[in-house]
Amino acid sequence: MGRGRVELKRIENKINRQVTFSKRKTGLLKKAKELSVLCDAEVALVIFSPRGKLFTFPDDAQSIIKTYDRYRKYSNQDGNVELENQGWYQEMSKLNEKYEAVQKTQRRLHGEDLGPLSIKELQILEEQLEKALSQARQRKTQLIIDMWKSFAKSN
Amino acid sequence: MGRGRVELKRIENKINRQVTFSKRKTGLLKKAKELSVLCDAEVALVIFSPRGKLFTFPDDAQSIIKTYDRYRKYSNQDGNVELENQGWYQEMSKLNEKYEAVQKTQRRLHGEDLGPLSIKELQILEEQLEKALSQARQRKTQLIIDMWKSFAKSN
DNA sequence: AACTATTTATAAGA
DNA sequence: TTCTTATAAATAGTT
Repeated sequence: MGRGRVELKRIENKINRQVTFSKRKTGLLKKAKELSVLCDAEVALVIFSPRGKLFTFPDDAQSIIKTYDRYRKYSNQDGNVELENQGWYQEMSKLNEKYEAVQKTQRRLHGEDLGPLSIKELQILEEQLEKALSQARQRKTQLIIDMWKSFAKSN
Repeated sequence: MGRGRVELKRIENKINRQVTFSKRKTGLLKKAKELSVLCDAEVALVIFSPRGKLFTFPDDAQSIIKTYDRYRKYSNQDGNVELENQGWYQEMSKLNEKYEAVQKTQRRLHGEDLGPLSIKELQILEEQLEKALSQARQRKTQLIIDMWKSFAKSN
């Protein structure tokens, strides 16, 4: 709705992104309100801007908390006590698996637990580390150059 | 948007109300997604239909919980802190936080997202990477030596 | 579930 | 930021 179609991906231009955020945020909050009033639905909408500012519908925290509470309990309310927590439990164990996998990778990026790795795997790790190192150094150099530039400018 | 204005109050006709709910729910979810993608915002939308059916954006519980957590932290300078400290919910959000923290560190060990780091932090990262690299190389060398030894022995 | 006349939202411009 | 306006998108009423 505007003078041109818009594709569904992050708007690169920062100013445009902010302006669009502001407009669409207003629209979204309005529509959330309309849905809840017109259709007698329970709606909770929480928006954090990229800068971390908070907007909600409804405005009062009590309502938001109430709706999220209902959300949290939703999967636990079709009778069977055994099955109740399953949705949460499954998600939790998936998350746990992911967490452990990431930790494992991380230990290797710290040079720990290398025992089980083959030569080829070590080779790959080495390349990753070299790449990361080079990127960290580049970034550091860039920061130092920037510092010098702003130093030179202010003198 | 339609063949007639609509005033902001509960639609009395039950069928109309249901149809409108269904249409507008879809629209609202779509717009929530658009806002989050286009503007890089964090959005959580929870809708209960009048009959108690649940719809959310995003549809994974983890994201909803994360945003709700952030909401609580953001607005909890005041009173109602002890509303829901039980069970899966609490554990899951703790785990979620740990997971994200680890992921963040990991990205840096891969040389990504270095933008926010100071020179000093980059220095520390560099040292970590150098140490890990040296360990990976040592281990690889060791493996190669071992290979040679067993080769020599069997000949 | 489709259609379409309208209203509404909003992208771009001022 | 706020307003204006051309146009895209959503949707109310209808089939």
